[in-house]
Order: sequence, then structure tokens, then C-alpha cells
Amino acid sequence: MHDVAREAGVSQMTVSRVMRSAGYISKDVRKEVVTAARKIGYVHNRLAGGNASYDNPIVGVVVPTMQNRVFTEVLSGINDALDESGLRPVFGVSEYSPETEEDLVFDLLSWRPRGLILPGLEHTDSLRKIIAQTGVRVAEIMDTDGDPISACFGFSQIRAGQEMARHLIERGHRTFGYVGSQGGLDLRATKRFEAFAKVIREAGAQIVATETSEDASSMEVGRTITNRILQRDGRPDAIYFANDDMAAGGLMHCLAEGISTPDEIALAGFNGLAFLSALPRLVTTTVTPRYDIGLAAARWLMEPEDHPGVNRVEIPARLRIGQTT
Amino acid sequence: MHDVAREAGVSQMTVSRVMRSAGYISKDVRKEVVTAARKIGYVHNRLAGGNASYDNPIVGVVVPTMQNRVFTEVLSGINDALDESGLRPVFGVSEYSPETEEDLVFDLLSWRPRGLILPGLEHTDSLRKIIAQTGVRVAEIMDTDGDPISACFGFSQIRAGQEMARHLIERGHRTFGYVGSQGGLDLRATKRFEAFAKVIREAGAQIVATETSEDASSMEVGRTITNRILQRDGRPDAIYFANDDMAAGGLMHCLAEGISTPDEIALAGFNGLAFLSALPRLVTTTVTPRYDIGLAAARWLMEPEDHPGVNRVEIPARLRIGQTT
DNA sequence: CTGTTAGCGCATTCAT
DNA sequence: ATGAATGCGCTAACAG
Repeated sequence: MHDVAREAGVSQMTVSRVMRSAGYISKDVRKEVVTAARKIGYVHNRLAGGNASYDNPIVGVVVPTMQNRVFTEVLSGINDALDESGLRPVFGVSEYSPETEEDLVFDLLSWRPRGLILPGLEHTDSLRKIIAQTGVRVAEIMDTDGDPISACFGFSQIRAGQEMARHLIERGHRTFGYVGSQGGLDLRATKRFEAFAKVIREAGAQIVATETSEDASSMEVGRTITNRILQRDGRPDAIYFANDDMAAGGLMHCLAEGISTPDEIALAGFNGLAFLSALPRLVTTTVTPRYDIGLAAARWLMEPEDHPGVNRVEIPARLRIGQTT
Repeated sequence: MHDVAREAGVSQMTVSRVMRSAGYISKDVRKEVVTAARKIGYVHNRLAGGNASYDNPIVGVVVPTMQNRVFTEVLSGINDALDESGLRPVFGVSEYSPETEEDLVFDLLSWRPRGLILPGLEHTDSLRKIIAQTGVRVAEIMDTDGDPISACFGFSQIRAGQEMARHLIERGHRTFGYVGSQGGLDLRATKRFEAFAKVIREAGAQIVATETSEDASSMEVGRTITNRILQRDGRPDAIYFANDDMAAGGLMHCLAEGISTPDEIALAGFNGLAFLSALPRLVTTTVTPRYDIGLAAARWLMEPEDHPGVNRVEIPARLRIGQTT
């Protein structure tokens, strides 16, 4: 910066102002500085700036997995929102482990981010303590059933589960299977299923099969588990899948075996991923606003102050009835 | 850090060493420092450290899109490799635009990254100039047909296209369709197709339909375009898709319409995404080592020095013959 | 194994 | 609208 200043015949401080578009700079001086910078190949060091101003152009993001489109779409929304102000997300992957999440948050805090985006409302006590000590603002996403640290953005997982249960009951189904993944580590999927199961039982119907794979969710896993459930005695009327990938796998199994949906078996997924609409039959699902949640959370973190009262932003998910229920 | 030092009764420099696990520190002192840090809730500021040492724990990454699993898998490989050394990727999305890529690189350089990971070997001249001026090491990925700036990691797109063409010719197909996306902005897909087309023509066969969607690739797009191609007079024997999503869309169209593959129409994709194996028929494709490419590129950037001679690392893609050709 | 000194590249604050 | 002095939180280099 000093070199640029000399080249342009101004002070280092003026160069700093030009680089940040801060304060008042005359047109002429600005142009001279830009030219000088380009001439000597100067690239602004924003991190050193952050050191002096206590303000880095960073938001720390924890995602549970990169295997699921859901979170890459959330990340995409976050990225687009931050782009608007020249910030960048710095992310880590927790693999659905609360302890890893805790380590990650600690690490991300060493970047002095402007804020943090975390999945869900459930965190370890140490995590909460660190957050409280440092005072960073936290946007918790994908769930609104609980008390946020600062603010949460998403939808009610409980309501999503209930809604699907009511729909299936209404359609006349009486016995149900459930297919989970990640060994039950996905707490939001668990919340959803519990709410689902409660409605089912209260309607006098029942859950006759619950299978949770240890693996990450995939079409493959969905296909395998669907096969297993349908082989057993007491085949259910309908299967609720923890997400669309597995539901699509279930549909593939049915197509390959000539099992008709929803007559022989009804299938319901979760998320409303785009690829569903290219499948031979449209799977019933809950459409979640993943991109918008990322967008909203990131935008909130970019605001200068907390808006009093803004601590629970509902971005509703909605039931989409397809041809499989 | 000063406060931690006082609390632990040591110098601030000792705290710095403990935080970085650098130099020699006695067990006792280390423990005291760690305890003191925890007590007062200190979180190390790695960015200020980078300022002093000219070395930030960062690698800058440009991906063309987040809509395609391919690049999120690459990112996943990069992330895992960097995790091993406590570095983090800082990424930007170019949307397949060379100009956006250039802006992005300039922005990422303001983070003083240890290195850069860029897609492909084709870049704007200004991009190359900036790189040369700053001297950052660059890992170019997903293509090895050309001259890398520093080093490239991936496979030959040209060979991949040729291999698929030979396979289809061998199967007896004589007329071909091609389905592209992104309005042809994906230069690697274009390279691949050109190599494919050359082999086809040299074998005396021909390309009778080329359709490139302006949209991002998706099953939906693949399904639509396949339909369009099959409606026309002079229906081809086989369709080569720029990627698996679109090929899967083609398969879905055929399943829905009762068109048999490969008898009535052969289908071939590209990438070997996991979801293919859950579809009713296994689509022939080229399996690309996306995760491994990310891993290798990131690991190379983490090495202290350039290994002389390491400037083109082949991580081969391989043809996987399925049931659609 | 630990401490001292100097300074990284910027932005804040206050001056003019 | 621009500049000078000062310091952010940390690490390099060297001393002992």
C-alpha cells in the first residue's frame, strides 16, 4: 500500500480509502490510485485490514454433510447473499457429530467471523458456552422448534412430520414404515419422525417397521431398505422416508419389481429436490426452502444490528402431493 | 494473548508457541497455558498470525457451479485434504464465466491464500497475468489436455470422449445425438464432445443431432431434450450426454415412453455419479475421480515446495459399460 | 526451553 | 478531501 501511495503521489491512508471505497475521495485521486495499483500489481490484503478494524469479511458456516444436495443448496444461498457485500463463507463439515461441530466452531472462531451459521438448534453445552463468551451472533438454520441462541431461520420440522402423517391417514393408509439414515444422527429427521409417529398413533394407525441405515442417505440405501421392508410379513401400506434420495430409491425398487404406487405401497419423501420431477412418477414430499434459508440467515448476519424481536424467522416448508400417495 | 500470558505467568511469546504447537514447550508450561486460555475464554486469532507470518491457513478455490454434484464432491475432497493440516478452503462460484472467474481470483488473492485451485486449463489473459505477478501456486483440476500454470490434476477429457465414441462404434451404432448444457460454456464438455465427434466421423458414422440447453444440466433438461431428439426424423442410434444427470433424464424419458435401451436408443453419460446405480437400468458412463482430484490438488498445495517434474498428475477416468449401450 | 524486540499490512482517530 | 501518528494481535528472529 505504501508503494502504491508513492507511485500515485498520495498518502498510504488515501490508498486505503480507495481500496475500501470508504470516506470521501476525489474522482481524480481515485483514478490515479487505481492506475498505480494496477501498474505495480498490487492486491489489497483484506485480512490485515480485518486485524486493524476487528472486522473480517467472513461468515463461519457449519454443514452436517456435503453428501446431501440440501446443504450444498443452503451453502449456495449463503454464498449468494454474502456475495452481495463481498463477504465469504468459511465452512466446515460436522458429519452430524455434535463434538465435531463443537471443534469446528472453535476453529471457525479463530477466523474472527462476523457471524456463524449452524445447522439446527441442538448443540453441546461447551458450544453454547464458547458462543456466549465470545458474543458472536449465530444464525441457526433448518429448524424453528426450540430456543435459538440469537436467531433461527427455517421451518417447523415437527409440523412437517405432522402434516405428512395427516395426509397419509387421510388417504386411508393404516400401517406405516419409516426409513432413516445416518444411524439416527440427523436430529431434525428424528424430530420429524417422532411428530409423524405421534399423529399416526393418535389416529389409531400404527408404525410397523422402522429401519435406519448407518450409512449416509442415498437412492441406493433407499432402494435396499424398501426391498427389505416389503419382503417382511406385515408389509405396511405406506413408507415415510427421511429424505427424497431414499424415497426415490424406494420408487426405483417398485418400478423395477413392478410394484404399483400408491396402490400396493405409498411412498413419501422429504425436501422436494429438483430431480424428483424427472422421475417416472412424482413422489409426494415436503418441499423445503433450502436456498432461501441460507439466503435469509446470511443476510441477517450482514445487518449491522440485531433487530429486536427478530429471533425466529419462519420460511415455511409445504406438502407437495405427488402420485405416490 | 497477553492476558493469557499473565494468567499463566509466562510471556506472550510462549502462549503463541503453545497455540501453534510450534517450537519446544515443556509439558507443564503447555498445560498451564491451555488451562489459562480456557479459563478466560481465549480463542486464538489465526488471521492476525497470518499477517505477521505471511502465511494464512487458506486455499482459494473456484468452482464453476454448485448445481452439479461433481463440484461439491471436488470441494469435499479439497476440504478433507485441508482438514489434515488445519487449513480451510475459501471458495467462489464462477458460473462458467471466464470474467467472473477472473474477478473471483482477484478477490481470493486478497485473502493471501497459500494456493489456488481453479477448474480447467483455460483462463483469461488477465487472470494469467495476475497469477504471474503474485506468484501464487495454482492447481488446475479436471483436465490435463493443455499446459498448466503450475500443475494440473485430473484426466484427459479428450481421451474420455474418444473412448466413449469407440465403445459406441464398436457396439454397432452409426448415427449419434449429443446433448449439452450451460449453452456450451462448459469448455471441458466441449473438448470432450469434439474429440468424440472426431472419432465418430473418422469411423464413417455421423452426428445427426446436437442440442445444447442454455440451462444448467439436470435430469429435467435431459428428459426434455431426449424427447425432442427422438421426435425428429432421422432418430439417432445413440445419444451422448454431457453428463449423468441429463443421461438419467434421457433414461427416464425412455422408461416412461416404453422405449427400450439400448435396442431402440443407446444412452451414454459422463461422471459416474453414485445415483446411477439406483436407477432401473445402469447407464453407460465415464467414471471420473472427482473426490480424488480435489484431494490430490489440495495435498499438493500443502506441500512446502514444488516437486520438480510434478506438473501433470493423471488421475484416470474410466469407461463403465452399463445396460444402455 | 523461554523471553525480548521489532514489525507485518492495514484501519482508526484526529488533525488540517 | 487528505494526511500523520498510533496500534490491532500476532509471529520472526535472535538472544540466552
